[in-house]
Amino acid sequence: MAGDVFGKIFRLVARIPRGRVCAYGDIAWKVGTTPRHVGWALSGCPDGVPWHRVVNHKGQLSIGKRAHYLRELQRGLLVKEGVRFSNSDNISDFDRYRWRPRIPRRASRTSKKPL
DNA sequence: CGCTTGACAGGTC
DNA sequence: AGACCTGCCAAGC
Repeated sequence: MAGDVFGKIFRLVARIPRGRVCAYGDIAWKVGTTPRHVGWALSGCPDGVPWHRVVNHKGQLSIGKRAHYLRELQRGLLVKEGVRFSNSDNISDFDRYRWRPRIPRRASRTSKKPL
């Protein structure tokens, strides 16, 4: 639906493969909203949504400023999936683990907006 | 109906 | 390199 931004976000996040991560900005770009909305939507995401696979564009866990237990939870879940961390909140080789919706490959770079 | 709040991003200083 | 500022826009109150 038009206003079902949350649903879009959840569905897209659910597509992130196990052991991979995605940036808020990438999700936002694909869904057609802003990165803040992604984080905001994920703060109240239902069960089954791999919210822990979404990190900021620096490859760090942006959550946990107020509630650092969430940060540790996210880190634990990612480590369990095989993601390595150089620091307690910094993913090593972020570019390697990064996953993008609709695989860029060669051709699809002419379109600025997907769908 | 309007101000505040965010699990961000990108730029500037 | 790190602190700070601004844009973004749906939901909450």
